[in-house]
Amino acid sequence: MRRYLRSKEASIPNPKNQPRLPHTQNNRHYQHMNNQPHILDNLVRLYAARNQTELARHVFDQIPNPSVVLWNMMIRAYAWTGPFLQSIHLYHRMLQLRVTPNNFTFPFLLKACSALQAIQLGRQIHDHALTLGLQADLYVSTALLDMYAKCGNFFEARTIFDSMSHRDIVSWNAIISGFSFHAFHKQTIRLVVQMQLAGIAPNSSTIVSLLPTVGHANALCQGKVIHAYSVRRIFSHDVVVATGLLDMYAKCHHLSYAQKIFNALNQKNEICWSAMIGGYVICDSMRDALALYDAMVYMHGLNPTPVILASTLRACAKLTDLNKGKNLHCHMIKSGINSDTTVGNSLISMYAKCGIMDDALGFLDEMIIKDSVSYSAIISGCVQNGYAETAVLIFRQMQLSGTDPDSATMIGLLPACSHLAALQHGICCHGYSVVRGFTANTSICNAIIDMYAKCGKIHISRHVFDRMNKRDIVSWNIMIIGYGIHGLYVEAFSLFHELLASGMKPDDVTLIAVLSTCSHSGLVMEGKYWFNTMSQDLSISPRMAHYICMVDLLARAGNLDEACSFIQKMPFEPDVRVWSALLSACRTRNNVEMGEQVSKKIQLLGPESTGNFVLMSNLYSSVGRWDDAAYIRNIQKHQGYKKSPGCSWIEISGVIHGFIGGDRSHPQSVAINNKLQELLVQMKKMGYQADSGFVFHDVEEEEKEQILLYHSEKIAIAFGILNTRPSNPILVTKNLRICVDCHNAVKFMTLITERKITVRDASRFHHFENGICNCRDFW
DNA sequence: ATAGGGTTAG
Repeated sequence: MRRYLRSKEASIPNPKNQPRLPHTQNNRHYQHMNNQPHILDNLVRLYAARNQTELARHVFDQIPNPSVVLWNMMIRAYAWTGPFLQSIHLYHRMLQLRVTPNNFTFPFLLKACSALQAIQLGRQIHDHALTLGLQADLYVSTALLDMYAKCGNFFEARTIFDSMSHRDIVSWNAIISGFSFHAFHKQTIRLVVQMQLAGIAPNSSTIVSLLPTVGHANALCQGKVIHAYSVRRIFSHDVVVATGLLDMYAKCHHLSYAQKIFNALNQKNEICWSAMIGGYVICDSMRDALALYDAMVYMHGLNPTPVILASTLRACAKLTDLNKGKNLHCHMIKSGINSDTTVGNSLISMYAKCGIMDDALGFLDEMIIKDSVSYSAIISGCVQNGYAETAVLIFRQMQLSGTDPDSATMIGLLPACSHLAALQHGICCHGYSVVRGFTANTSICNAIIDMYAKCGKIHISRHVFDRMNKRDIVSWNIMIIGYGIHGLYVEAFSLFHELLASGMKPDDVTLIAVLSTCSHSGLVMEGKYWFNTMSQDLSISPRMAHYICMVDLLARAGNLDEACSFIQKMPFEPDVRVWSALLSACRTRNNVEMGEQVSKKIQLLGPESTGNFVLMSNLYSSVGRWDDAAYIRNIQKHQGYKKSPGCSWIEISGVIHGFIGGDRSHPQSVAINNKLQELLVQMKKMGYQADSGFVFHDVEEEEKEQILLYHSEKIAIAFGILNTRPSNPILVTKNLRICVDCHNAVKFMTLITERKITVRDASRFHHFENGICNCRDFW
């Protein structure tokens, strides 16, 4: 596009020969040198040519009755450097002053329209050109078709193109770059072929506008053909063509070619550097990206541009290299680039990926211009770091600020709903996505499916899954995982077999989904079968995560010794998570000896998590070794591990009510207490006995009962009973795993209240009905 | 010619 304007610039008639408008009489100073171009005219020309648009404008404003040529010059300057809207303002002022635009004015105006993606305005300008009888002008019609194509109206662009009596290479390039701009790969290639059939050979502009689509479509072979053509036509030495080729190879993941082109370039400009650094990022070579950045800054003494900073920050984010990221932040501040929205967005994402949400949020506050990307970055950052509630709050801020959420915002927000089991919010996101047409996007549907599954509405998940137009492996994985966490192993396996039959290749996550389904449902045989055959039959080699699933499966099913020998036979060193899976089963099975051994292993490996201390101390309590339990809790305190409080929440008509253990802060606290005591009496009548294993001290039976009665999930359920209709099911979500006592108590509660009660804990759904949980006590 | 945010599991 820019090249095509450049060629036209050369053909602009010399202003000296242009007819001049008569000057106003009242400016003697200007009139004085009437015969020659005035010094002010020359100044405007000089500044405009140097892209010093504001200076040019300053001078221009002092000229009383500028000629069309000068108007054109100013309009072109803005259309080139922006602010684009200024071109349009000047055009309107020109009309007010009854200066008639000529055939050179329109291409510049239309270029501004393309940049602004303002098709309505483009149409008005089109009409104006028609009334001036310029429809046959080659430049004007080329500019018109270019504008329509860039704004996405290919029909109009095509109509103009077809109606042209004469087409030069610029017209061809215009329509080609329009299609290429919108990533219509096949149509673009077809046009290039037609162009050649029409006897016009593609020039370097054609190549340059062609290459981005080729890269985008990963069409390496075509790219090579174009490369060869560029060599034959000796375009390939051109920096612009070479950069395009470099970028194309990088997008096709052909790094070595990209590097060769980069190294062979004699004069590298900043765009080459950014293309190469960006190329490394595309190809997942983050270390190389950072090394090249350092070479550029510290060896070649170049200043990073916003584009380069954005790419390099992305590399830091992927590596979670906080030091380098902070270093870049310093660069931004020093070079005054910290008000650039794009760079700022990358910076937010970098801090979020490194887990420093405070800095990410702080920077968001400082940002002068926040766009949907800024909000999306922060929202997904919050969710990734476990602050789903903050994510929802930020989303409210985003709405108040008038920034329209886009599909990426939804992809960030939907997991927040999943995490919170906030069904009402989730439904809103779903509805909004449908209205905005996002549901054509596979990732959006995937996030929606996951949201319904995690909010307890697994049948709606399946409904969405069945109706989406294109499923990828993630869609299948999410659906299988969904069935798995609901304990619906029959559905999970039937879907898995459907997947195998469909010809789509399962990936490593699919197998994690299958294995964890097995462990949730106690399917030891099936789990072993898929674990043993996955590497041969599906050519997926098991990772640590798969081993964790297997240990979990064996140990939960009670085969503690087998789990132990399985760990010993692992081809790599087991990490803390493997041992934790075993420890947790030791606790469930009250196996103190093995628990102690495992606990020692964990202490050697470190760093540990609080959960393991709690497991071990509970294990001691369950067999009455209160002193040992207390000793473990002391170590935990000394080493600075805080027990994260058990927390449960429930959504009632779109509002989330959260409770921690022993919580008496809710406004309805008195009613909740009464309800709990009432339930306790009824439960005991039916044979309920408090499970002492989870109470740390050797206390009286009654006291135990009362401590256990105020576990957060019980409070949330009581609150749910009080605030929903008697026949309604209840869904409560808990941040940790449900404890044995609550699991037992909820069974009684379903009998007393004749309701379905669902508890989603950290690992799965427990659907309680008629005194039974569908997990069959595997968890 | 180059650039920002994004779905699953462990």
